[in-house]
Amino acid sequence: MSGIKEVATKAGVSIATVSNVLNKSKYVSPELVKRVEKAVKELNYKVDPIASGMKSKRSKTIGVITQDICGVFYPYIMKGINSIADEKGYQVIMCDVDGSSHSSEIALGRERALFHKLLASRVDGIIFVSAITGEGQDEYFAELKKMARNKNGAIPMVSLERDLTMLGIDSVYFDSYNNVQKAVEHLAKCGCKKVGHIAGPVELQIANERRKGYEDYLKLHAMELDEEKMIAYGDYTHQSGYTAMKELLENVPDIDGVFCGNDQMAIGALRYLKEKNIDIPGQIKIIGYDDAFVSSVVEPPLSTIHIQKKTAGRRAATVLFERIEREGNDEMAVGIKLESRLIVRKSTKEDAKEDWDLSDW
Amino acid sequence: MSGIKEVATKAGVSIATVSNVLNKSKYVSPELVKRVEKAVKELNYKVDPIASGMKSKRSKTIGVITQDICGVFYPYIMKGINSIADEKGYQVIMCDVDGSSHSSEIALGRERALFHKLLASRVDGIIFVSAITGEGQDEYFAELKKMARNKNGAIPMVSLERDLTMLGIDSVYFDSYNNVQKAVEHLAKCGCKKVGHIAGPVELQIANERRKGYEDYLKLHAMELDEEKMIAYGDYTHQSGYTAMKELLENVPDIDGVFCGNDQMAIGALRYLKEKNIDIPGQIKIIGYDDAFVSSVVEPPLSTIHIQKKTAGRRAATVLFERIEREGNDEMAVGIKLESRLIVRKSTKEDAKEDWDLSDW
DNA sequence: TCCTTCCAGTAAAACGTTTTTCTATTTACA
DNA sequence: TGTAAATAGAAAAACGTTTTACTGGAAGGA
Repeated sequence: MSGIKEVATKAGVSIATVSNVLNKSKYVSPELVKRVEKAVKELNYKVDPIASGMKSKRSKTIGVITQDICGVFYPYIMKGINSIADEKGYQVIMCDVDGSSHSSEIALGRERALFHKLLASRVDGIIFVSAITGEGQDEYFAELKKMARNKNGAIPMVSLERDLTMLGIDSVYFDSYNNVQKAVEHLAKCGCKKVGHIAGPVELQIANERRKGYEDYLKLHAMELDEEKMIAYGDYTHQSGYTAMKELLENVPDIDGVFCGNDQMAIGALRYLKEKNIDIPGQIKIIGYDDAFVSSVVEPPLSTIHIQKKTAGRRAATVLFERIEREGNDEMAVGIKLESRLIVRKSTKEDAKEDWDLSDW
Repeated sequence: MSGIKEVATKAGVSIATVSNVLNKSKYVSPELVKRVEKAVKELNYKVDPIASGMKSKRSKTIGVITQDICGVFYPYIMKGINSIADEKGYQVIMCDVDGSSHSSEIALGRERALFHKLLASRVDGIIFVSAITGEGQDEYFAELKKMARNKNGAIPMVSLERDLTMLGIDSVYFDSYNNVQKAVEHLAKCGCKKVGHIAGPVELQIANERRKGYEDYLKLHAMELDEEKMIAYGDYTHQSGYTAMKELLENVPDIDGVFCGNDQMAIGALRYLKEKNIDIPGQIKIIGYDDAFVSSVVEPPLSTIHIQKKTAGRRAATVLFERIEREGNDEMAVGIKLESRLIVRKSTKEDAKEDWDLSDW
């Protein structure tokens, strides 16, 4: 493996000149540039990123912390991040909290641990999805804030899926509130009078945001709302959607629309209704949230809100690299709120068009 | 940020001793060990992995090349790899060929490029899924073989999903042939007389393996086989499964069982049959392959072959670390063939039990 | 013309570790 | 007891770059 020294010798210049040519860090005469480039090519020289990082303090590596890489969201997000990182010549280190298989305290611990692991491994920036709520949240947030805004040596970071601009952290997230409005409004426009909701776990911030959006819409439009009976809770699995739908139907026999907190629960709900031989969308209309891959293949295909997953990853990476390149932590945190789109399929509209293959809008 | 020097000073020892304590690379008296550990803790010292890698030539990082991180397989595989890497204190750099959105020549180029990128970034080992066939394959394989078996400085690597032991490359893969036998045998045992097959693209090695397994079973058991009419080809999407099922049914109106090359196509096939009001499993039984998440939520739930995705990732990582730690490239390549399991759901058996939530067997 | 400024290019320092080499004891054995 | 071997620990070299400090010659101004 040939090093910069061999290149310098072969080109008949000093190693500093080779470095300057490679990094364009100083003017070098065209003549020498040519000689260096020739030598580099002939020796098939590649800079050793480790040695390079040693002095320059840049590892050309970013870290990404996901909650569960097997979830419907994260693979797309990773793909988006990856594509930008690739363009920029950065490596992506992935870390997974594996939140769904742990209690929330453990998840908090793991999330923090991963953060510190990435910091210790000298990544140039971090994109993370934080699911932390309740108990340890405030303390953890204070810690994050310090890391992001530390005067000497802040680590560039971007929060995904959650707005943390109040902590001074760049954030790329979804306009949940508005998206929910779209979903519920769609049901209303389809003629639903009694719209129920299958909500996610109360410990999850996004679940609460969505439930709030649902309640607000109903209130604002003077639609019937009984928080006891018309909202059932699940845990984002299809099994829980099944049970929740059962509960809703027992509480409100004449329910005619359900907004589900995610597609998986919606699919569970669909299954229950089909077992009961209830006509969808005739008698009850169902809409989900996320536009997971499954949603288009179930029967009937599920109406939902399409979240721009890949785009979110790309935007987050873009924002991160901007901050890395600026090397400044003095600017205000930027917040990017992504719009989403209503996808109408047969679970709400009998004559919905068939295919919505928007690969990410 | 304090370095090893500060620790040494604080503990009143040389930096060599600190290094020896940290890496357990030499005997150090308990007395000094204690002093060093105390200093490390007080200064909250963390070794700089970059500086460390500089001298030791180990980056404590492995690379993983997937074909499409958004596929049904790879997130689980990544999770498996990650869990082992975590235990071992390694970082995982992920690279995605994004094969499904490119032609196969471009994919070959991308796959090679990623390999070289990882090599250039000095990873300690590589786990990869190669989809390369046809044209450039031989040349590429020769290159891989050279990298894996280079006398001075081989890079430890493991092939996932594909047996490349003949190239001297450790491999973790699935016993496709046998798995297919299980699937077709199940149909036969359920009473199917005319079993068709929806195959994947002929360019894909795994698709051919599965088709061959299907043909062999039928031949061996003297069942009817008309390669023209009873095999239809798709491209692993559910849309293609839909079309292929249509084709099969037109060619062989009295078909009573179909083995599909993957679950997605099976789901497309299900959809077509339901549209035609054909009773499943009464009139036609369908079985897929992969046990993707979707398979359990469609109607009827799909019988399939459960592939141990997470386990595959874990095994691959384990094998890789063994080779990394042995630092030898002289041993024979190890091949690990993973067994799979038949999952019987309602698409083949009316009274199948409901839940098969084996989180990875 | 002389002195200063500028600049391309080089030599050398620096980065923070690990590893090798060396030294001063201690241990072992005759 | 004396010499050789073993060993804990320290000093210093090394890793392959980037960056800083320096050099010598050209350019520019007076």
